[in-house]
Amino acid sequence: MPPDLTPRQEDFLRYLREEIRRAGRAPSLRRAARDLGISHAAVAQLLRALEEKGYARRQGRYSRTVHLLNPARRTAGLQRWREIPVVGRITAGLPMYAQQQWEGSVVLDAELYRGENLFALRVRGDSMTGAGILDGDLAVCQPRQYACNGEIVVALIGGEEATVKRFFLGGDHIELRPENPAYRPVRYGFDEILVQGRVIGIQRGPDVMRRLEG
Amino acid sequence: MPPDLTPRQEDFLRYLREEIRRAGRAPSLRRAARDLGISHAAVAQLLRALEEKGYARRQGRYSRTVHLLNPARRTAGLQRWREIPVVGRITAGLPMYAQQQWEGSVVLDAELYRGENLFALRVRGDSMTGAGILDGDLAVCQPRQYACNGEIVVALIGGEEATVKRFFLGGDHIELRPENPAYRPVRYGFDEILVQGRVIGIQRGPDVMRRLEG
DNA sequence: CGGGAATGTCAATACAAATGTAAATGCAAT
DNA sequence: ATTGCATTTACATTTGTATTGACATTCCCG
Repeated sequence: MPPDLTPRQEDFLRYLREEIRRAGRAPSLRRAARDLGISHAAVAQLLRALEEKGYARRQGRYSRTVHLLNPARRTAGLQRWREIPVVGRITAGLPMYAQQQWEGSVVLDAELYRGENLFALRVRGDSMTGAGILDGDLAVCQPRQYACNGEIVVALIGGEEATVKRFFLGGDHIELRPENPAYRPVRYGFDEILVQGRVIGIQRGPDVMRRLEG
Repeated sequence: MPPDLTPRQEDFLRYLREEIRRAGRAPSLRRAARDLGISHAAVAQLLRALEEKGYARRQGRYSRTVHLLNPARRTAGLQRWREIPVVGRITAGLPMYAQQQWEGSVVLDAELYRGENLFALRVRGDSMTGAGILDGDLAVCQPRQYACNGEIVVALIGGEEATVKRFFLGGDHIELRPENPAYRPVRYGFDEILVQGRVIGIQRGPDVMRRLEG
């Protein structure tokens, strides 16, 4: 994605969209200037910014027609793939994207995994084998600070290393349930658990498969 | 390669690469500082260290653009991703790549999956849940006409639909072993089984994960 | 067609916020 | 002691956004 818009530019883009939809074409610089309470030259600058960032296009030098490029079009042919970071440890500090430990990145099928800001986590231990999640698997996660009953989440227990478990909310506690008879569910107080994300996919590479054959 | 970098600097370099690839350009010092949980001046020092050691270059004195120069980049010229076909049915006719049934394709991380002519197969049934392979998973396969004991393979049983099982060779038979106590191993004559490939990876998407949450 | 009104462009300028630089300093490990 | 890595603080530069005014182009109506 091209460099993102500043808040101001986003406002302006929103305004432009609205006007074009309403009137069929873009307003003049001075008209827009009146609407927005700024000067016409400022509008011209904003418009140029949008143009440089690929959100709009104009014809000739003095043309008064503006085309907005829709975001899907902007990427010129949807990417078939995407890359997300593999975080090693997720320290307790929020927000999520602070203090991350970069372990690298992994490429995913973009049509399979939607959503913003996905990240991946290397699964340690065999507490979730019952749900088909093995030691060494890569868990693809969608960042979230809450969870619903039964969802498989990655959570921080008291600021420790992150773990993957099934989530259940009780009246006065949170229960994290492993998916392996060798382990037992554990209950925690609300202040002991920090949900970091929901597991929406699993990637198992040749290394893990090879170990299975051991 | 010459790791004349300290571990810290290597971390930072890795972080830089990820960010540049993700956002198209280097983050600001203070943004990086937030991400890494250190002060902006510390980032500037790290950056200067990388510059002095020849891993990065910047333009002017106050420029915000950073170029990474070290060719040690794993993915320098190489594609970071690859696309392989998802075959629906594998017909008995050999060679493998004739007469396939195209169900689409899937994108994989090229650094994770090596090898030529990989293909993927949608797993049906729950006979392999014990090995962490669930109904609906995508099995990434390496084409092979043979197999070793204990390997998880995709095989054709008497020209029927392909199945995924663990492979064992007996003196006078082939045993295909499910990984689920509800099923039993089955023995076949040599002429009843056609090994089509070895499973080297698993892809589980949001759809399957969602079903897990019931 | 011609001319005025509306519109787009450019240049100089201002200011705040974000960003990069530098200096002084502390601490731990070699 | 030196080096790597961190801090804090002060300062310089760039960028985004705004201004104003002069000028060029286009549109439209008489």
